[in-house]
Amino acid sequence: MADEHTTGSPRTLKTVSRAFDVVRALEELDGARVTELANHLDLSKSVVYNYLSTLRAEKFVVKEEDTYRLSLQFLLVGEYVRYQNILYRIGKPEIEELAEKTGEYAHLATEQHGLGINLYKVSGEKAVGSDYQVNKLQRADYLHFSATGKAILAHLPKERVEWIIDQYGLPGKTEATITTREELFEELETIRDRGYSLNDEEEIKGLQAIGAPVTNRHGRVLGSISVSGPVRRMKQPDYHEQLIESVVNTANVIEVNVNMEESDDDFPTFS
Amino acid sequence: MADEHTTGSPRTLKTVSRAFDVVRALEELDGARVTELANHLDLSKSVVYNYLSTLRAEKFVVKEEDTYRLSLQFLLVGEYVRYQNILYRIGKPEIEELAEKTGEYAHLATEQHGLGINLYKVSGEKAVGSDYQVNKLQRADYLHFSATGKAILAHLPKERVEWIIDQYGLPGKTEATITTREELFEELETIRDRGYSLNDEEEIKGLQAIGAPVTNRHGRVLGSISVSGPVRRMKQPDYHEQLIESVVNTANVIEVNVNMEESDDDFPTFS
DNA sequence: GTGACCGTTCGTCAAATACAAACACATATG
DNA sequence: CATATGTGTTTGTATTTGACGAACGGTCAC
Repeated sequence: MADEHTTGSPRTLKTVSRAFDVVRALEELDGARVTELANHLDLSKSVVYNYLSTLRAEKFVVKEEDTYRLSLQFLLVGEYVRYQNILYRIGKPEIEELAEKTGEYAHLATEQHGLGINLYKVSGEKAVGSDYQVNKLQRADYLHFSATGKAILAHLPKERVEWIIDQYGLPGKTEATITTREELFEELETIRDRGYSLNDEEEIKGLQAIGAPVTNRHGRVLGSISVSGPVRRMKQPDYHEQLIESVVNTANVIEVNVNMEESDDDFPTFS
Repeated sequence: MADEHTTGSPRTLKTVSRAFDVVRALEELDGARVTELANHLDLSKSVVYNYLSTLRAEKFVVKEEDTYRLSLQFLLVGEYVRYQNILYRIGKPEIEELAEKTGEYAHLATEQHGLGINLYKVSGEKAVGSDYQVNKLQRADYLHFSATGKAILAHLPKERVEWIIDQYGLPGKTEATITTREELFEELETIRDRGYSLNDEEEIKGLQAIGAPVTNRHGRVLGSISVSGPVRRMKQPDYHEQLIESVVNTANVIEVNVNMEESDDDFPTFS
C-alpha cells in the first residue's frame, strides 16, 4: 500500500497476459483439465475455469469430456495471416519449382520478433527422411544458425541485429554454430558481399543449406529462401555452384514479382 | 447499484473477450492503426493501445510503422493444434494418395463448434483452377452443404445435430442446398445407410463431391474425407462408382490406422 | 508558424477480476 | 454402505485492475 505502483508504459493488461498463459499451458500440456492447469499456473481453480470458459466462448478452446484443448481456430487465423504475407503468396509456387528443379528441400522463411518462421517448405525427390523434416512441428527459431536466418540478418539494419542478439543471445547448436558477436557480423558482411548465405552444419550435423534474401525495392528484407541437403552431396563443387545459382535466381524472381505487386503501397525506407 | 448484476455462469472475462475483439478486428481490417481500431471497436484510443501493446508483448501481434497486424504466431500454434489431431497425422498421406489415384481434389475435414474445418486438401492432376481452390482462404463453414460436412453430421448424435441447427440454421447457398430440418434428417439417414455422402451442386453450382466419415472404434466421428470435381465428369456412371469405392476405401484405411494408434487412451462411448 | 492529426503517457475512479469457501457429483475406500 | 477424496462448477465479497479523458510530444500540411 505504501510502495510505488511503478505502472511502467506501455501498460500491459494482466488479464490478457494470463489468458495467453493459459493458451501456452494448454499447448505445453497437450490439453489439460481444470485442476491440472490451476496447479501448473499457480492460480485457483475458479479463476482457471473462468479463463477456459471465456476462451471456449471465443472458440479458441474446445472441451472434450473434462479436458480442454486449443482449437483449430488458431489454424484458421494462422492461415489467414500467412496468406496476407506477400512473400508467401508470391514465393510459394517459386519454391515448389526450386524443390522440383534441385530435388532438395526448399524453404521460405521470414522474421518476426527477432526469430525465424518457416512460411513454407517442400521436399524435392532426393530429399531424405521426408516425413521427419516436412511434418516436424514448427517453432519460431533463432536466426543465427540457419541459412534463411543468416540471409535475413545480413540485410536487417545493424541496430536491429544488435537488439536481436541482446534479446536472445547466440546459443550454440553444433560445434560449427557462430556464437560470438564479432564472428557473426563478419559473416553477415561476407553474406552481403557474395549475395548468398551458407549454413555449414551449424544447425544440424551433416546438413548444409544455401540461402538468399528477398528484399523489397526500398531495401527492406521481407524474408529469405534456401535449399538444404546432406553435406556429402551439397559440397560437390559443380553441384554446389549450380545450387547457388538456382537459389539466387529464384530469390531474384520472387523479388521482382513482389516488387511489381507492392508498387501501390509505399513504405518509407527505414525507421 | 440497485439492479442485479446478473453475473450468469460461467462468468466470462470481459477483458479477454475484448482482446479477441481486437484480434478479429485486425483480421477484418487486414491490420489497422490505433485510431482506426478505436473507432471500429468503439473504445478509447488509450484502451486500444493497451490491448495492442499486450498482444504485441505476447507476440500475437506485430507492429510495422504505426500499423498493427496479427502475427505468424497464430500459424505456429495452429500448426501445433493440427499436428495434435490424429485424423490429420494419419489421414494426410492417405488423402495425398487418394488425390493422386483419382486425379481429383481430395479433402480431409473435421468438426469444431458445430462448423466444418478443412484439415488438409490436395489437388490431383485433373483438378481445374488449382490455384483458386487450393490457395483460397480457409474459414470454418456450415456442415450441411458439403460432402465432408454431411458425412460428419450423419454420424453425430441426433441431439448434437439439433443443437447445431439451432445455433446456425440451415442457410442456402445454391438452389440445391438442403434448408429444412426434415429433408436434412432424411438425407443423413440415407448417408448412414449407403455409407457415403453426396454433395450435388449444393455448395457450388457445377461441383459434385463424394464424402465418407471416419469414426473411431467407439463410434465417435472424428471427421471425414471427400473428393470433388465438375459434375460433367463426376456423374459418368462407371467413373462415379469407381470414385465412391476409392473414397470409402480410403476412409476405411484411415479408420483402421487411427484405431490402432488410439488403442491406448480409452474414451467412453458417449456423454 | 499554426492547426490538426497521430501515437503515447498518466492520474483517477468505477468496474471487473481473484479468491476462497461451498456446491453437486462422481469415484474410490473403510 | 457410508465415508472420504477427488472432480468441475457456482457464488459472495474484497481489491486489484483496467477504462476514461485529458495532456504530452511528435509529424505533417498549409
